Amino acid sequence: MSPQHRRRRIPDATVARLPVYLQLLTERMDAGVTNLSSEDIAALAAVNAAKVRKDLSYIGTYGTRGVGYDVEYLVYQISRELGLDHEWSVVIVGAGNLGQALGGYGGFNERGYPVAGIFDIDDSKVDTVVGGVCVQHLDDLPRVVAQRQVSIGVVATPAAAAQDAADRLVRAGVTSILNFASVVLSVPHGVTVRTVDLGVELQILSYHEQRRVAAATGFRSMSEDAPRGRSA
Amino acid sequence: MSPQHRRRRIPDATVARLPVYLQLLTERMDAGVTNLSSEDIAALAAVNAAKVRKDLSYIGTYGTRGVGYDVEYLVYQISRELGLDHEWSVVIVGAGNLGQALGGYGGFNERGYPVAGIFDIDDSKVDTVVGGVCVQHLDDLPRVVAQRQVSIGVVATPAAAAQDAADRLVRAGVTSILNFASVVLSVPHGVTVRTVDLGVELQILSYHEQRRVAAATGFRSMSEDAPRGRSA
DNA sequence: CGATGTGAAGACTTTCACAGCA
DNA sequence: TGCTGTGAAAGTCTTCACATCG
Repeated sequence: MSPQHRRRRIPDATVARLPVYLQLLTERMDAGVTNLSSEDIAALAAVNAAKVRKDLSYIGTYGTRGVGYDVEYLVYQISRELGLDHEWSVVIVGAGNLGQALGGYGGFNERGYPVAGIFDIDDSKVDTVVGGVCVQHLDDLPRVVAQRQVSIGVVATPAAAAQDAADRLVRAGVTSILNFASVVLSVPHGVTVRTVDLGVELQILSYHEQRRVAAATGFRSMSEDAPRGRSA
Repeated sequence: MSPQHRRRRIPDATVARLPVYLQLLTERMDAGVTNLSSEDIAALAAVNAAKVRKDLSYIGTYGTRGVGYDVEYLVYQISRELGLDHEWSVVIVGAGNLGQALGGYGGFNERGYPVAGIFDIDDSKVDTVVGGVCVQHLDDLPRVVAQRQVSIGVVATPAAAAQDAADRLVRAGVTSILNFASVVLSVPHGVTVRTVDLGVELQILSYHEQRRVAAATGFRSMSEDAPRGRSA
């Protein structure tokens, strides 16, 4: 239980999977399961067991040979590694369709990311209430970020306004941005951006669909190229 | 302009970037730009120029040495490769918070993915109107999928209902699923799933934040491990 | 000359396979 | 005995560097 680890750098690919493991481990824990092997976890996550072991080995040696992993302890360790041992306030920029949905959604608070504020540049949106939070003017962003020690910002503006939103977030002191706009944000080195773009996801899917159609329509020439799904 | 290509398998990593290139090329095209070099594209996409060239080389040799790429032609070729030369109807399962936001959002139609139907298992939601589309009962899913030739389904249900939603989609004939629930969906081989999970994204960001804090609080021992953002 | 297209090198990720420990 | 933890092999992705061509 000592907070004395923080070892080697964890590979990006592993960091992206830890939340998935955490999710499913928590779910099994709540169902009363106390121990799981890497095989078990692998089956639940639809990945290879060796990958699970490698991933977990990056955060420490928390398994028991011949037995498996203690679910509760593993949940604790992964949580700590992901920085979930305390809350991270977030600010949302953009109170349109998406901003409202995100604010009203409740998923932020549930997961330990309280919404410190929702901001918009449009005065007609200011002072409306979204998800129990009052929309503030974008000019108030720096104050709130500083006062509430916010380090994560969510960009939920139209594409055209996203770069400005990001610039303001960075200037205010935010160092991680979750971007929902269809734009490649340019930010200084040291700021982390993750973009979630509905259009990109759909286009990746339609690429696969189109291949299936092409294959079915009779593009003989390639032997075994059935588009593999990412889950089994 | 001949539809006679469909060559070698394109790497997943490249497929994931093509939509980003397409987006920014379209944007420049609309701004009147007719030609761009791989350097230019790389700068706009915040990636390496060699990567842009490699990526584009997978879909064909559409550049001109000493000059660059004709933006309009490239837009056309990428679109074709992604299967955007025709529309792909989608169905949305789940008419709750998220389903409503997605349905009302308009992004689907705009991008060539018309919403063929929104479905929910809850009778109280059936017949309400979301984004101009009337919510139907989940039992009507197979009929609509068949009639409208839907191959892409969106899962916008609570986590607990997501696997059932996916099963129904697959049974109805859908072969690509965009999953917004925090669950690893299990689907048959041949079905593509992409999961977009707010919680996962936030946790990846807080991992990076937590490292920054750890570094600042004085975890000397590692030399150069400033968390690199994904954009410049 | 200048920018593409691409082999080859390098980096990262996944998987194998097995030593080693509970 | 059974499952973890991990070197080493295999596979994938990125980057370099340059021959090639408009």
